[in-house]
Amino acid sequence: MKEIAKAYNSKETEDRIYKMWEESGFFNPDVCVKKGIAKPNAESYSIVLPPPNVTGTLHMGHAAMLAIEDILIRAARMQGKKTLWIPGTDHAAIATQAKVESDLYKKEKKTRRDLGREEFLKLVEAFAKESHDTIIHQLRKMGSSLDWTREAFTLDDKRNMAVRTAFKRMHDDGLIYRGARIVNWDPKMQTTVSDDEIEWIEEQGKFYYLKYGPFVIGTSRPETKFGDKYVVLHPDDNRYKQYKHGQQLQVEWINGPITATVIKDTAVDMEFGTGAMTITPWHDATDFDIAQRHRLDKQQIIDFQGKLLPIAGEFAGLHISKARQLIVEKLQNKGLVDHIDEKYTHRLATNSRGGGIIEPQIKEQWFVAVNKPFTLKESHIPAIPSESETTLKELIRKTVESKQIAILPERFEKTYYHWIDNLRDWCISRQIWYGHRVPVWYRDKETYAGVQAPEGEKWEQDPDTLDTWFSSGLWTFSTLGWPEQTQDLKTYHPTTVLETGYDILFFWVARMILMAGYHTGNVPFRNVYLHGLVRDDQGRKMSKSLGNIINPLDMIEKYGADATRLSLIIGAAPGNDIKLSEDKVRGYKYFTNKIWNVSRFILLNTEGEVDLAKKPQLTPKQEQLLEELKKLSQETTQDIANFRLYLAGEKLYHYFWHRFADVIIEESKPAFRQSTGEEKISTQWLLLAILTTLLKLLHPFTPFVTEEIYQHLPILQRKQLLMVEQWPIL
RNA sequence: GGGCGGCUAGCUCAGUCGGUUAGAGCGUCGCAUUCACAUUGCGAAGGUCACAAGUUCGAGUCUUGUGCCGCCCACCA
Repeated sequence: MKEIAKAYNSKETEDRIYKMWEESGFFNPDVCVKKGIAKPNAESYSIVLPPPNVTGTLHMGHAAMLAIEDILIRAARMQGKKTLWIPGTDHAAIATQAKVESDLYKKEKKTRRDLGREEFLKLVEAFAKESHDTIIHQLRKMGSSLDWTREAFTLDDKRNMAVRTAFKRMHDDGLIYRGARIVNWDPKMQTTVSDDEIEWIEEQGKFYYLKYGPFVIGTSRPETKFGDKYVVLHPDDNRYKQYKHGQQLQVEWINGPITATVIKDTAVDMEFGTGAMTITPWHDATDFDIAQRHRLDKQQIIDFQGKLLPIAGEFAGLHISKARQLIVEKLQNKGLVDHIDEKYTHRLATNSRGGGIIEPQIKEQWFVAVNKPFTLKESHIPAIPSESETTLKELIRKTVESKQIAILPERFEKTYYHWIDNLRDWCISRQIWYGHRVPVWYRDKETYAGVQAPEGEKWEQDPDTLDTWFSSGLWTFSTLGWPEQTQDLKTYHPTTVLETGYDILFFWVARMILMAGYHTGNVPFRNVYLHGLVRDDQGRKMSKSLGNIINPLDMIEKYGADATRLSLIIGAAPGNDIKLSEDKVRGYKYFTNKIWNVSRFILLNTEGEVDLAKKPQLTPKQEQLLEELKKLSQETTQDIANFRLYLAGEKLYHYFWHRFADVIIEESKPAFRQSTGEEKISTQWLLLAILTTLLKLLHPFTPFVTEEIYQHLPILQRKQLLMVEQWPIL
């Protein structure tokens, strides 16, 4: 027999085992069918990997995601299902561009405009390529049994075809339109961002009460007030009942007298401030809505660089960050400041993708209409029959309401509905360079939207690119070949599970439901498994500034991938944040070593090759142990099927260590010492039978150590790889 | 302002949608041990399940209220 090391050495083992798996081809379900691992008509089981952003390296959250998905995939594969897990990466348009721009500025003090679109894109692509390679390396290190032959990128040619096709179809249905609406403008990155990409920051500031004719109006932003010629009051506010809607009056304002118009609208909160406000429709979403309702004039005050326009008179050209104090001084000199509330907390909108402070602007952009009726031609969603009229908003709501998709944990369904209720039209165009170019061409007054550029001269393509979530929304089916009706699409879509962090429920999960609903008339997945954030042992977010980041590769290096996986599974119920410490990972390393040494003990006490199919005469006690194992096996199967991985993992851990090792093995020792024929043979058989079953059950959780041991098992039934062994059916 | 979640052993969390003396891991304490593993074994201490009321034969589990802690959303300018 081959010499077996005293302790499990993950470093020596893991890369070798992964290579073996990869070379076997069994990550690819087509190979599994060809080699008889899965029957051609077997049930399919598919997961599309949430594509990591090519902005850097993988963190512990990714590691948790990979551990969960790989467990589901490996169990399904061993259960004989046609099992597919598709790898891929996300170009992450704005995040990647922001990273490269920032590096470029740090290194060479240059901006993207200094390089020009083409040169800059080359730089981004080089960065993305490097980042991609790092990520792929990390995916392998975790033991992920991904089908590399089907790898995709959200910005590759096939996905670009899917994006342009999707855009055109929605455009032709009137669900994508171009309109001048108020958008979130980031003056720093010079682009719009969607509502969901905004991060609100609390800021201590002042609140100014200004005299506006007979009114006192409140504002936190005096620098936007130049063009304010409407004063808005609540129709039920008795304090102002002598003023009628539409009434005009002359008021003295920042740069001289203006004509003010009274507007009555219920959007005003009577309790707040003085109950009177002036509006700036060009630079505030609420004000914009009021202006739309009453068809009021809108005037731009701040340019796209964040500087005041000529309307500001003497302040024109001044950056808004410097203007406020000067304007307040002027108002004070003119006696227009009633009083100032010195302590006021207001919320500042910032671009969460590494950009600056958002300045709302009215701009022509492309939008997805979420409330516009359309006819869903072919539907597999019972709540919305084929040929019936619906809206995207209704589509994504009813899909979940009618239980076509199960969200785990269930409570996130409420969060999901709440988000839908607040959903506005989705701004999908961005003024950045890295991403899918909007597939629309212009010539004079003509506009052409299509999959390919139009025939003829002088057509200019829209310079904007699409929100990264537009292409991610198509991910479950674009990775399977859509818009072509491929065999993969028929076999693996809808996918079985979508597993991701709860923090991107809106960004991504909801948009996939929207896109799949519209384009395929079906759900993108049957189940949503939401994992929590991985935090440090004190429950803090891991961040560079806190210096508390645990790097998955470091953990794998020190304790092995199996231990790292277990530490992210056990004690981590879906939807709950995971507190992780190095001690926890170390604890599970001890467990992998325990598996190793139990196996080593059994191997050292077994002679020759045992035929597990030939069950010797067992004592009643031994039969009882087999019953116990059967129960564990059934529970594990059930727990995995119901996504209770934390329970399955814990039960297996407990059984293996404290039942199998501490009790069953210990009690078997006399049998080996006395070496009387029959008892020894039955004990040998029993221990090997239990071990073989446990290795199979544990394999999805700790694939490396179990595979390595399996390769040494002296049993007749051993096929090539544990990875494709049959799941215990007892 | 609206919504969601958490509060169970010193720490981290389970408790599979009501059922016998409430569990695990880590930690603590004591004992053992060159026999697969010190990355070990055996044993012990430790909880009025946040609080209050209710439903029930029976509540950590269901209902209502309260208190902290956390998260998400929102058009108080």
